[in-house]
Amino acid sequence: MDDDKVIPLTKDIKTPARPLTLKDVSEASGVSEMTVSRVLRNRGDVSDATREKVLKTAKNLGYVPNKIAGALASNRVNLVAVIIPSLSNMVFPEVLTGISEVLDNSALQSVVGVTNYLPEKEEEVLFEMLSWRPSGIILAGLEHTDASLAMLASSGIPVVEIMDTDGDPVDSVVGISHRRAGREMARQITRYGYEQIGFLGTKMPLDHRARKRFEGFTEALAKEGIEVVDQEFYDGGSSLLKGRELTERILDRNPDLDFLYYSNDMIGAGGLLYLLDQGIDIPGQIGLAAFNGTDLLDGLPVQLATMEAGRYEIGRKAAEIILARNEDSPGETPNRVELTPKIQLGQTLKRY
Amino acid sequence: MDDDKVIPLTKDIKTPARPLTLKDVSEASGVSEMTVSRVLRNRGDVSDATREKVLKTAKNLGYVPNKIAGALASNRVNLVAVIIPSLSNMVFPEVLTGISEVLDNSALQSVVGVTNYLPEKEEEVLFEMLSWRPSGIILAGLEHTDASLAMLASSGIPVVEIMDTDGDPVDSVVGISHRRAGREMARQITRYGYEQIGFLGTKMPLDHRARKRFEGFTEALAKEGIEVVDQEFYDGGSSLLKGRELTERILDRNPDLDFLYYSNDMIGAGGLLYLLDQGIDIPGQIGLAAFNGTDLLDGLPVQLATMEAGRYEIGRKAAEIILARNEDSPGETPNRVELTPKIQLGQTLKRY
DNA sequence: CAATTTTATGTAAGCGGTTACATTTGGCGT
DNA sequence: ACGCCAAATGTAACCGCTTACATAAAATTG
Repeated sequence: MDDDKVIPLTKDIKTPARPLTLKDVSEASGVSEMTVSRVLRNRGDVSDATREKVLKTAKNLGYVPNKIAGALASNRVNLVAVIIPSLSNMVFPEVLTGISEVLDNSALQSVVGVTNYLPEKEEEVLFEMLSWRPSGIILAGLEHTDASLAMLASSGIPVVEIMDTDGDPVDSVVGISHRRAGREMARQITRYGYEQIGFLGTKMPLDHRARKRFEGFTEALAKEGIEVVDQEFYDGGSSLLKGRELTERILDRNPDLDFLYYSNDMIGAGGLLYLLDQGIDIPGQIGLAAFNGTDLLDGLPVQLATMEAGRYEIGRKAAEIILARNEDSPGETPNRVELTPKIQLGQTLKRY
Repeated sequence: MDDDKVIPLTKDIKTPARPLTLKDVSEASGVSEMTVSRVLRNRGDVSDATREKVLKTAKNLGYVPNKIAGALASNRVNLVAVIIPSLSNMVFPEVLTGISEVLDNSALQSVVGVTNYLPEKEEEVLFEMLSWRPSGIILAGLEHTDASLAMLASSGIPVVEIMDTDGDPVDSVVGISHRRAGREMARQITRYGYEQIGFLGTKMPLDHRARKRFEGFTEALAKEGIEVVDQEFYDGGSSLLKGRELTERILDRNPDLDFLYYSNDMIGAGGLLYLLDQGIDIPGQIGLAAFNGTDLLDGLPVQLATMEAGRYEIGRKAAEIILARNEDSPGETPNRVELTPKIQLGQTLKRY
């Protein structure tokens, strides 16, 4: 029954019943497995002659190393686990892009897990990821289940929590202060004399960063003796349409609102388009602001005020920390990188 | 020098120098490693008493199984490699979402690789992925390097090529015919009497699907004796702003154009907003159509004609095939699933 | 209640690489 | 030409888990 170990050396193997191993390459090239291993990893001294010979036969055979085995033996896994709440919100793909760019010039590679904003799902995904013993973990937010926190703390793996710096990281953190972003925007709004302010955003028990922005926002308004008049929440993904609907609804209830603060650009843009359709004077009658600084806004008829969250940079910095921690002689790495969100006043806030 | 094997059983282990193994759990719970393994995998007969005991100690210790070792021993990896060109184009995150949804109810998990539309990069990513011996591979497009094709063919792993059905798959394919989508749109355009047609899209040597749509488009126009008057190409990501710029440019050159066909919704929407700003009558003076059916379009002031590419469904179907192929007794699975793109005429095409 | 089956648990080998060390070969100074 | 060190290659153990099989204990049967 036992398939014998003879492997045809011709190139026209159609479906090798058994994937090739180091041994196959070793036998086919007449050197030991160790030497093949050295060649394939570019480690240790190998003569040019054998190196080439081995490389050639490996290529001819179509050998693909088994990283599973390699990782087990070497106790090294070139994977970085990235755990984010969603792929539908363009913010996260952008962060991923930043991460990939940095890792692309290294031996590390990112693996993405999505939590749908659910802490329990995050816990699951994290457990799954940890069981692959990655070289680093990047995950969104500072809020995690106790079990997740315990796993992170005891994993012995470099952890970077991203997006949000309002709180204490398990290990290190890269992001912006959303509280501060909210306060900042509130300051601009009061500065221009708006007083009847409405807020539109996601249901916030799920979205801690939106919540923190809101908190900072109301807090800074309160200092000026202003309160948010009304608010509109939604769940599910953000879309222009949703922005339109929310805006219509809040204005139906409160026609006197003179400012609308949106928790992200997509619904903000929807609101903007709605108001333009209605022929409402922006910012004369109603001022608008949102959050993120996506390039979606660049194409709108009117430049929406927003706050650039630097998500691309966040990804880069996070990846750089993981990389640094994986160096042979890891120097000191920052355990807190707080970027400064840049406000873009656009044309929907300033009044003259 | 040798660290002894005693593991403190208290919960307050801060940083276990060495990650826990099956053996640690085995010793702490007084049963063999095998029994622990059985409990943790829910396989084989284990008495309720020992099961609970093992689960409790595993939890107390904070044991996280090592999938690397498990995968090597069992020759099973619960990972599905997904290889896509980009994360910036919302199409792909949507496909990913479809895939994740299906896999979420299974033991399989997706791992994403990004190629930036570069065949060589795809080859690299594929090699990397294959070296983890995944249970399936889902990758975008039918065009790959010879080396990639060879790897796919000889991997012995289920492969699903997605998005595009115009060509022959290595193994199986799920998608739409972009040629047909282009033809279909051309038919609608000629039907409403447009004659001076411009095309705006990505540089197409990279983007085969855009190219195929364009080919189908011109081919169907040709049948009516119509030629595309002018075209505008760009590279880099799509954005509203880019759509505006391209539109302005093509109309500067050809003020007489009466129809613009965009290769995706984002630039189409940008074009639409630009034309509205210019006070141009749509579709009276110029008709518009794009491609994808993203919900971005739902919030625009005017409903842009487009073609729903069913990318979400593509993800689901692809994942289902991989799942089916990984069943214990894999039945027949389709090796070609061609979805029908649904045209959405909107308000920018039909003229009365 | 001995014989047999079923359930529960344990033992040994090995998955495909890499680490650590041993051995062989070759280069070079004197 | 001898000895010595570096370069080139090989050997053996083991990474942490699972497969396959063996054994022990409990349940079933006539």
